[in-house]
Amino acid sequence: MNLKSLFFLLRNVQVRTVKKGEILIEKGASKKELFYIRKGLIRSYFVSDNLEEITFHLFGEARTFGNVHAILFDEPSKFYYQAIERTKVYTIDYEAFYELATKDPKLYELNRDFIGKKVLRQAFQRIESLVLLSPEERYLKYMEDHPNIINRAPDKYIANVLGITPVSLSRIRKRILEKNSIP
Amino acid sequence: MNLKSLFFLLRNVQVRTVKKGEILIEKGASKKELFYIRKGLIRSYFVSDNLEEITFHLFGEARTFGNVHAILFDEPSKFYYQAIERTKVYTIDYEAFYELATKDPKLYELNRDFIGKKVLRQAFQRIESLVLLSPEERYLKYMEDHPNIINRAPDKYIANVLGITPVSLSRIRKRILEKNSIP
DNA sequence: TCCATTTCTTATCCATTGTTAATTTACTTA
DNA sequence: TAAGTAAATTAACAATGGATAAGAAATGGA
Repeated sequence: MNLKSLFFLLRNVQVRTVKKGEILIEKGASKKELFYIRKGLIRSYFVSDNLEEITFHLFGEARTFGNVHAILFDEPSKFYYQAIERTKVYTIDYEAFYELATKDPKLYELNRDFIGKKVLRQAFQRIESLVLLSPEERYLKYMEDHPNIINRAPDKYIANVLGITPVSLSRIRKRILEKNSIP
Repeated sequence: MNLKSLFFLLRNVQVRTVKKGEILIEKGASKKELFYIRKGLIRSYFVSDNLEEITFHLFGEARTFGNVHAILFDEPSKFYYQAIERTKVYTIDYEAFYELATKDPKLYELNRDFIGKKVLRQAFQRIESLVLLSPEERYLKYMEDHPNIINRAPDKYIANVLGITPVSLSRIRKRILEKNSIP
């Protein structure tokens, strides 16, 4: 990345700190922004037909995210994005970033990679695990893949991500503990 | 689309007919091609750790598909793509298509739309249904969304797509029939 | 610090799934 | 067409998940 790009970024990147519980992106929002989590935890969720909040994804430190529906689909957000801890993010307007990306090959790659690829790859993996693994296996895998999220995010959110009920998740944890404690 | 593009397409599009059971794209393949199904049925599948074939997706008439891993991720295919009926496809080299797409705004949109967007949107919907719906509900939804595939693809493939076992799918069908036949 | 709210755990009951295996049905192809 | 293979159904059993409710634990705010 050249100096010019660097300055451009510095001019356009903002730091934002959000309180626990605060909503970063509302449902219906169409503003295109990229976020990078410096510290904290974010969940995206949607509201189901029977008015339940279903957590779709949890983002921890060093993860990048954005209003997927706006950025990738050009439509209002289906999700809310909410801080579930006091969270510090770096944020940049997506258009500004995109403009820069078209000029700087390195960033262009990053843009292409982030947009679409990364998200899609994750989605594929998630489908695979939902199709192949049992709830218990999914939980174990999630623990392995996201050790920094387990024990910070409420179980009910994690249960949603795994596609099971919180009650069931609680039982699964107990089962695992019992298995491991038998000497 | 202008005449020039049209000719370009005509020059580059090929028609191919594959027999039932034949593999269109092998695992590990990195050739980038787009396929449009004129007639027939294609399944993509991967081989799990315990050497089972898991059907990932079923494509019917008028659907477009390609070697996702190659085209979107620039890596060898994780999937096989196999015809499960005698199938006639139109096919075009992706690079050729992409080249054309950069010149023709209409096609460029189509390209952007197909690549990534469409696939990602489907992936999201699938995750949502795996997380929100019961196996029975998923089956009913799949029947609704893909009436042209049910009753043509073997149940064991459909079971994979729904994330259940073939045995369970068979029971679900029976349950549904019983429910509907009680007057 | 204490109260109120939220989250987690536990229990019970019922429905459903996975597994395995046997049987029937459908389909290939020689 | 007939035999052989593949797929689908059914059964039986154990294991697991969902729903609901009640109690325990944790959390947050005044």
